[in-house]
Amino acid sequence: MDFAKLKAPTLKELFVREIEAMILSGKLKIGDKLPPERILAEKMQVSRAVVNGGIAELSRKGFLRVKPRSGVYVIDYRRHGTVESLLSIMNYNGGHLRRDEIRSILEIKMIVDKLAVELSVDRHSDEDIISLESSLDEIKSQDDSIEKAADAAFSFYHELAMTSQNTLLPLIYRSFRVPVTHLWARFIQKYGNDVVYNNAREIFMALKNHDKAKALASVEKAISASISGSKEIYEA
Amino acid sequence: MDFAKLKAPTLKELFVREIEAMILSGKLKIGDKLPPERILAEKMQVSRAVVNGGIAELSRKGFLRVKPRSGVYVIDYRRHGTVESLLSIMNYNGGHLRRDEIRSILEIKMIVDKLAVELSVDRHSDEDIISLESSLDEIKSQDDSIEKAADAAFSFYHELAMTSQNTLLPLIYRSFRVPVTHLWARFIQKYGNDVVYNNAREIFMALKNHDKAKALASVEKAISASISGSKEIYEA
DNA sequence: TTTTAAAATCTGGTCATACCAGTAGTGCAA
DNA sequence: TTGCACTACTGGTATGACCAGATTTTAAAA
Repeated sequence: MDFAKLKAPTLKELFVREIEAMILSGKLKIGDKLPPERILAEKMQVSRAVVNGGIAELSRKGFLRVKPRSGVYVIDYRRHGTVESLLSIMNYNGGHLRRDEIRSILEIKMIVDKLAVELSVDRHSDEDIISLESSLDEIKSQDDSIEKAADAAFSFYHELAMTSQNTLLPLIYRSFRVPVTHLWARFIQKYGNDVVYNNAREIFMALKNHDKAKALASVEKAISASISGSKEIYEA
Repeated sequence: MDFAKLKAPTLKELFVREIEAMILSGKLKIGDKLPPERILAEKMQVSRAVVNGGIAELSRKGFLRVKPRSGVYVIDYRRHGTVESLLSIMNYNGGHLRRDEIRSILEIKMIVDKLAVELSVDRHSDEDIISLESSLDEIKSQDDSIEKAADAAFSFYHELAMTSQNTLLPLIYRSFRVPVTHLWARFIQKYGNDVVYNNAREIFMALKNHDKAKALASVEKAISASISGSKEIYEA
């Protein structure tokens, strides 16, 4: 048996979640001014340090705007947020994504993987092939734990992005780690990790043989499988 | 005359920059353990609140890993960083990007814009066209300030991403705001904002006419212009 | 000597209080 | 109406302290 790792949330994390929930639920509206840190700390029964730190984090996430010596204001996260905001939204919905968010993720994954493959076919080195293959094997060997298999699948595609020699591709890909891994876990749970492994293997082989057309086709095939798979899973 | 907005950096910001520079320059290596917050605060002559807050931020940026009650460790930002790390790297280099980073950005922009156009052609509403057109006009009217023109160009493409109905596209696009705007400022400085405006206009018209092929071609054309433009600028 | 357990130490998370320096609103004077 | 002094407010920062888990050291047990 593999037990879940427990981790006690810190007060700052709790504070962040609380405010996030208030914003996402609409209790706090765009333009609203938050109470002063002192008052907030008093009402929520925490120290100002927690409030100050939490506000700083929410500011970096694109939910709040801090105007020193004036106040803290709620801003439009759909306009100022970064990819991380998605995680907050996901967590707010109890770890689940909406249909249109899944579609959005897969649309992005399609072009990201395609670009990765397209660039990698010409640029990858022998070492890249080796590390890719070991990532690939990792997917197959994780047939006991769904979570680990999903992580392994993510690692493979991440490694793929690394071999593209595009500095940003891995960074973007990593931004989606949580939701993508989450999707895959569902997928593997229903269909087993064989499907994921075979898709990855097909891409890998084409890449190794410098067959760009085949590699791109394989990516399309893999994502298409994810799309139809996600439909079945989430429409059930 | 337009004067620059002055903004005094906070101690936390200075601290973050300092540590970032040490990591990016290699003074702090991956796996290194930072001195305890207390010592760090003492040595750098700031309060522990500054150090604690700064470390929290660097942790979110993917530079550091905080293990409570153990210590703070330097981790591989190329492996754990998000898109924001790019900004840090850029700022570290005095606001300039390396050749391969520019190439990377443009490669990404190409697929992002293409996807935006591809999705938008079928999905955009009448309101979308109106707001896109006003963004477009904004580019043309900003012919006095380079910065504002670059911002306007960014807004246009951002608006374009919004009309795609893909939730994530604007978020990704926004992640690249600083570097992309920076690139454009250079570009406009050399060639004027007419080129940027005309490229955007071409995309807009094709989109309005639901001409997907033309729209995609226009995107390719615009990016190609950026690529050759960036070569001239940065090889000078 | 090796292993184990208890104690001391270290460390980030948090708290409480206080001061600083801009912000923003008020009212008076020019 | 304009300009300025006054003042309450607010986030940024400084200090100093305590908590609880992680780590290391020390001492006891085998």
